[in-house]
Amino acid sequence: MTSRTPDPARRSERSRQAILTAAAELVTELGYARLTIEAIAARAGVGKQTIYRWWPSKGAVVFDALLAGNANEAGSLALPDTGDVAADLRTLLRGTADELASPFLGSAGRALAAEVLTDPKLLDEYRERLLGPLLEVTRQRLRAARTAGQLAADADPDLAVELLYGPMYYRWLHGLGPLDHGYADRLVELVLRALRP
Amino acid sequence: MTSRTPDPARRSERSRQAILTAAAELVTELGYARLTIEAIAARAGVGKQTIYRWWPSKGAVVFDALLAGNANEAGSLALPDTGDVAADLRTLLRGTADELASPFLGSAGRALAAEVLTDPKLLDEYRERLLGPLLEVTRQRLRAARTAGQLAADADPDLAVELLYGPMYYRWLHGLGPLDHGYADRLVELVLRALRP
Amino acid sequence: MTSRTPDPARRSERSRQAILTAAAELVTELGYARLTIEAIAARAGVGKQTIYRWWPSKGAVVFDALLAGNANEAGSLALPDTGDVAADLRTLLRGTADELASPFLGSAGRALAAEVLTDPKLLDEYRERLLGPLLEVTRQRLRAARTAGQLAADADPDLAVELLYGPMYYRWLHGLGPLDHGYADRLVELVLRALRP
Amino acid sequence: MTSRTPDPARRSERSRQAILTAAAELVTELGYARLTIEAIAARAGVGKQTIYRWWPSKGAVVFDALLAGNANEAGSLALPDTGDVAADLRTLLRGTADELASPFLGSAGRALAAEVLTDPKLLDEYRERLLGPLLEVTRQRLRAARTAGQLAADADPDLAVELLYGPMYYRWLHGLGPLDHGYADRLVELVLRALRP
DNA sequence: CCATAACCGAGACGGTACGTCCAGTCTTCTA
DNA sequence: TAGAAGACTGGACGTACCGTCTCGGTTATGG
Repeated sequence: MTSRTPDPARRSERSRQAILTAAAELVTELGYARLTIEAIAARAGVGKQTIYRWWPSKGAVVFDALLAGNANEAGSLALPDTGDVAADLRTLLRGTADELASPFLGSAGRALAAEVLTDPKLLDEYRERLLGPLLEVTRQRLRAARTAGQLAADADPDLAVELLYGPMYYRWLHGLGPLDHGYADRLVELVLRALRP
Repeated sequence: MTSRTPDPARRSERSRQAILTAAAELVTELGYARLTIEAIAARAGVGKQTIYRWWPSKGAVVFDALLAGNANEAGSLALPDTGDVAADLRTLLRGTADELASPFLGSAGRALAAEVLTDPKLLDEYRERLLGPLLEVTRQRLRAARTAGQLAADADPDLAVELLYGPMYYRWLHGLGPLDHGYADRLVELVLRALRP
Repeated sequence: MTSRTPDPARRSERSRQAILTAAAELVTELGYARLTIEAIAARAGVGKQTIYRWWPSKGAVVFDALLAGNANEAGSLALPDTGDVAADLRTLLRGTADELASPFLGSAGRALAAEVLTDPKLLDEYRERLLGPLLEVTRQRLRAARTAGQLAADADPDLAVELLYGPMYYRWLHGLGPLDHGYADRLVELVLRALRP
Repeated sequence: MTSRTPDPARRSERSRQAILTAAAELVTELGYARLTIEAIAARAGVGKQTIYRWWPSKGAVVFDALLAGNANEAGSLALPDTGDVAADLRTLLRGTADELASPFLGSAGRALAAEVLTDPKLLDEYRERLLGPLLEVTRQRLRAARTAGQLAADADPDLAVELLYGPMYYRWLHGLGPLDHGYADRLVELVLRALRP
């Protein structure tokens, strides 16, 4: 018997685009939970099999759809480096807060976060394609600051990025309070106090 | 019109127990996603209506089932106060790390976390019955430390608890690294550095 | 506009044979209902289009496959004419009974009969290529007997052949009883009683 | 585990009726081959599962629908017995010819015949509920004629009924000629010639 | 101390979506 | 340029559960 896995070279780009577009539209219209593969296929004018052929799950489709909407995927995300690590981190966390507070990530993002937590494969992909690069550039910025003597010589970049993003994420997921610029600034101040020499 | 809300006085305790037990068993056997109300009813020897009568959703049943398994619910959770805030927080976070690292919370807990993120009602209940009390006693301990001069006078307890739990939660959810006692200790050290006068 | 009807001269004989062989094998392995065009194409090592190009339906392929297995198609089928019409008809009906009772025609034949009943085009083809010739040679034999004075002068050959084959077919299709030589003999006796002068 | 077979006492008569009605309508509108279970369910305003719960196949539904349309099922079918066996059989076969020639049985009937040939369970049911009773009353009439000395003492009722119905059925299925009263009369004449003392 | 109203187990019901299968068409690559 | 390979749209399949709705039966008061 020949292979059961499809040949990517013959893949229809038109269908791929239509599916991602339909998924993005529907997830904002209906929310993630009410989204169905059948609806995506219908909206995209595509047979269901074409979705099942190329994606393993609803979550994977939506994930790809959100990625396609962002250009974040590649190395395009660059952190500012003005030399003032406090200012740069404030800029970073203010942006993050704005994203999390936006109605879009507030709904679809939550649901997708939930999906990612549930499906190990999605989690892997998320770590590799989104979270990983983000954490890495953040670590780079912190290492630069350490080299510049702005942070303690023994500051652990792995721990530091968790200290930076974790509290905000915690607040966001649990709805513990507002995510505004003031919050971001106070968080940066505390974190730097922990990391400084 | 007849009453829409059932009479709790007539509720069958036997059925309630059977349902929670069945739910707890099945969520560990199948995982949260593959768990169904029908299966719970069948395993519990109970009509589906009896579940729908007393719980609004699958998530609510599982949530109650997990709560019933813990005794944490009431004020039973008391933080140590040896006078040494660093030691006490280490104890606290080491315990949290152990819980999160346990295989039980590692599977069902993740799924339930995901569910909680999705369902606002569940999130409310979670905040009120589990998260809230935990954060409150933690804040109390920090306030005591502040009063004792071990923390800065302007340390914000709300931010402080997020700084404490957020990074660990972040690491746990995203699978960024091991959750051991060493990690807990290093985290406490950093956080205290941020909060100290 | 390109041609709608393919050019038979360029037809691949190798493919045609492979398709008929695969169809014959699969119909005995799976039965007619579970047989699919895709399976035939796969087994024959042929593109689906090659089947659709040359046959209008699954039934037509199987029909051709069964014909290819028999040599009956041409005028090769000749009835015995020993001068004894009773003996000749017994020979004829005994053979028919044997064929119908054989496990092969008992399964595939039933299914193909069903298909033929459903599809007018197939029925036409069946009448023209199989049933028609068979009935015609039978009528010829009966006419010869009539000429020889063994049958009534006004015996209608069309009705006569139905009287001959109809009861056996009826019994076969409905599974009303065994199809053995004794049955064939008794049937011939009755029919001749009806047709004799 | 409890039984997987549903409880007929709880069956919804309203749904049963709606399904049979919808099936009867659709089979005449679309023909048997284009009929789908989904369409029946939709037309009947019924869940698909309700059909699958009570019938094993599309054929079984249509079969029941046709039966429900006829009152033939019970012993209601009584053959005439005027004492003149020839006249009675002419009446019988003329009626049969009319039925077979009617446009309704000419389309749905053919398809259902095909289905019955394919599905052994349907064939059993057909034999038991329709064909069997019909053949039995016919045999009874023939036995009465035999007792009255109108048929040969050794005439076999089983063979006789096949001789009577078989040829007409054969002509009908294969489209070999018209099914009119003249044909019925000539057939009866031949058959009686075969069966008379 | 029964009547009656509720909860209860059971499971059929109308629905929705699932993931699979195959029909028949279209496209691409190879011989 | 016919054919193999197989991806495509489309649609029905049969299954799984959803949440609602009877249906007896079994409590457990309240008139």
